[in-house]
Amino acid sequence: MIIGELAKKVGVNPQTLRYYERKGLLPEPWRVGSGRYRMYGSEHEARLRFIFRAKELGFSLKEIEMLISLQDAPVAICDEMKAQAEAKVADIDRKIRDLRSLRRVLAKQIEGCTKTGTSKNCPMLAALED
Amino acid sequence: MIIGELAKKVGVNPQTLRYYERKGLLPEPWRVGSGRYRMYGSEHEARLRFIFRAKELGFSLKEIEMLISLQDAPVAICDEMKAQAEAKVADIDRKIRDLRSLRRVLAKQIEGCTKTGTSKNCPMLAALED
DNA sequence: TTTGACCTTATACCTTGGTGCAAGGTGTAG
DNA sequence: CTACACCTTGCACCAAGGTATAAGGTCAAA
Repeated sequence: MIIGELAKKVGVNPQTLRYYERKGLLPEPWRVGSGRYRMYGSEHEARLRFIFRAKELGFSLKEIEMLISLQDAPVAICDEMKAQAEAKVADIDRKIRDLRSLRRVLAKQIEGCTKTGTSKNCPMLAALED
Repeated sequence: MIIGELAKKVGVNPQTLRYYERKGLLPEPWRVGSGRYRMYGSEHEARLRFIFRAKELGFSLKEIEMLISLQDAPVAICDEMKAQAEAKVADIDRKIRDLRSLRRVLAKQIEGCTKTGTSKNCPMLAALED
């Protein structure tokens, strides 16, 4: 796949792919046509989709790079990496918890829970409390 | 609470509070001391914490404003609002699903799943596929 | 009553994550 | 061989979400 094709396929600006490459998030693709045109494979597409989903989950590009690098860790994942992975899991667990309580409040709202209290006992704001 | 106190309590720059106020995310607080100093209450603190948690979940300030406004919807939540709330719930469900599969992969990595395949069958990248 | 810590507004600047444009190269169709 | 669509790099610009700085006001303690 040439850059425009891949970009179109995943619904994104070709510039963004070059940008991710500069940032080190997307590996340099082969070049074709006098070595000028970038040529992408399905592994690039997969990584690209991963990046977008992860972005929607609130991870920054830097964090996403780390998530990807954790993946590439060899057999015996080194202590440092393991600690990072564990931190990410804890992070993710909290996000899941928070999303669940947010979901609960919204769902209740939808099914007509009318007793919208004062801001003091407002369920939405209470939803994500520590 | 005066601005610096609240800012310190939630661990943030006072400027950020003023910024949120300008953006309409934080309601204008009472003024005190010749009507110049902002005076915050616990409802401001709660809203502020909500904003930060929601930000970590990947919602933009605009979306957060909407989440808050859904909260304030009166008794019979109007159709438009209801639709928005439902969309948010769907959105949240997808995020939860994605986070769970990401979590699964990381946890497996931590417990030493060594068979890191080629990028073609890379579990991390496959984790967030459609 | 002065000093120091903190407040006010206004305005400028910064970082992240892109997006657009210019000037030129490539490759296929007519 | 000319058009046209698309590629290349480099650089400028943009929006979101803050952060810093300047010039001045407030208040409590010494």
